[in-house]
Amino acid sequence: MLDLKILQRNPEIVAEALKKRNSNIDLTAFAELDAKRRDLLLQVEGLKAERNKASAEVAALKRAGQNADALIAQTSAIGDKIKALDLEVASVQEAQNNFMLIIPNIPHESVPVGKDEKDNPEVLRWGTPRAFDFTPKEHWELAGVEGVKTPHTLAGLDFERGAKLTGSRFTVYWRWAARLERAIANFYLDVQTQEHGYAEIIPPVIVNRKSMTGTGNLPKFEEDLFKLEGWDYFMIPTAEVPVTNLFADEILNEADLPLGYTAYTPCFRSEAGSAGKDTRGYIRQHQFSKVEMVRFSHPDTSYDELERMRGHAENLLERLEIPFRTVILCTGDMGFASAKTYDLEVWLPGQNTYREISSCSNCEAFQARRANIRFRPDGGGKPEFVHTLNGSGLAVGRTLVAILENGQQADGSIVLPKALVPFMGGVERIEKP
RNA sequence: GGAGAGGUAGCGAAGCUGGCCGUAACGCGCUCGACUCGAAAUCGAGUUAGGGGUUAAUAGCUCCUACGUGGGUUCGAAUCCCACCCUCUCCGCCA
Repeated sequence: MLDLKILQRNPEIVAEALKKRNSNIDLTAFAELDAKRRDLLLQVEGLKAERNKASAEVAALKRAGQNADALIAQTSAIGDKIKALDLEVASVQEAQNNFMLIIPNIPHESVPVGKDEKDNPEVLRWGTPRAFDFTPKEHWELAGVEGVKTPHTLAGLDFERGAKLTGSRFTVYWRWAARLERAIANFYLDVQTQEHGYAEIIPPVIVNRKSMTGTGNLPKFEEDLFKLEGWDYFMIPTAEVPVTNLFADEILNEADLPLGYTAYTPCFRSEAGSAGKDTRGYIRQHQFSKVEMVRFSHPDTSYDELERMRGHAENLLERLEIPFRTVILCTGDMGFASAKTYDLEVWLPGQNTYREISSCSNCEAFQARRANIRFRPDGGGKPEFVHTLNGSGLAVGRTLVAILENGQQADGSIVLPKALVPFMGGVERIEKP
């Protein structure tokens, strides 16, 4: 949510930001609502002041043992007017609030203006894609379980039985794949907690509407979420939601900032509107797991924090020796709550392309304002909103895919990154069963 | 799921026979000052947030709102009534 003040005083800044994001939200309706709200407040607050004064006089009379019937009769009509006006204020305020909840964040000045992902500038390219003396396979050819159809695969990712148990875009991991997933998660968590300074959290993976609204997933993107029938609860699409909301309605100490938390959780996305995209393999699933980083920062240093967090994500891929590149999302491609986002994309030789594996964003005070997350400045003073940042550190399933495609050998086996071997109980290579 | 108790400031807690009690008693904590070589103890002062009006102002002044949430009764609600949420204790069930 944006600051009400900026919408009131500098709507042109907001309009400019909306234009850069290709949004068609019209701000004139907001200005009208705000004018109406202020007018109503002026009326109702005046009446309330009048009523408070009269009630105090009644109290004074009664305490003095005098009769107050005349004054009471005179005041009784005010109450009805106040009640009617209060209802009107509430309805205007709700409309205004709903409006504010669907306005996206203002992109930071360093974010390039662009239309879609084709306009995302590359800021880093790390590693050299391996030269293959055979045609590299895609991960589902390497690891898929397809029963009698392809008996020579490594039989790790079982898309057919996932579909049987639940539906499309759900997967069963078998044996080495299950262990590799766990190893990747442990590797990430160990580095994040022991070297990058994050505190590990296990949050609920089901959250309420308030938490979803705090991070900006609601009210606008309800169709992207899985909702529990009979409850106003939702499956989290990312650990960003529960972890960012940890300090909702709380006041932190400035001296404690920045705070960093990491959480390994399953993530659930309905993938509404992505029918037909990435239908093959493990790239786009309804359920996947991810190690997430969330940082709470002082407003003055949040862009340093963003660079730091991006560095943490990049460091993980470097240690796994997987080639990747980092791009800045242009204004047309950014997420709703973000002011600036870096995407990390891993090289997938089977697909001959870079694919997103991490997204690191500074949301500035956008989420903090919604969730009411503040800090008290050193030496006292008024609480201010923190800046919240979140980033994947990293997506575990897509890491597994990258390891498969980058580590594949001519005989179909997979050589694992050295950094993971200790987490795999010394196993260095996945062989055919 | 059943029975009971409770939700008031950073924390604890009073108020709950409706009216100088919400910039909230009292205690703790915190900030500043005094005392001290310094500290402790002691003494003094300060210490919720949001919104509206006025304004160049995030300065003053002023008004409104908030006692878990939402409604109701009343001239007036922390206080009375209803619904819901959450916490704790006991019972039941359970990994």
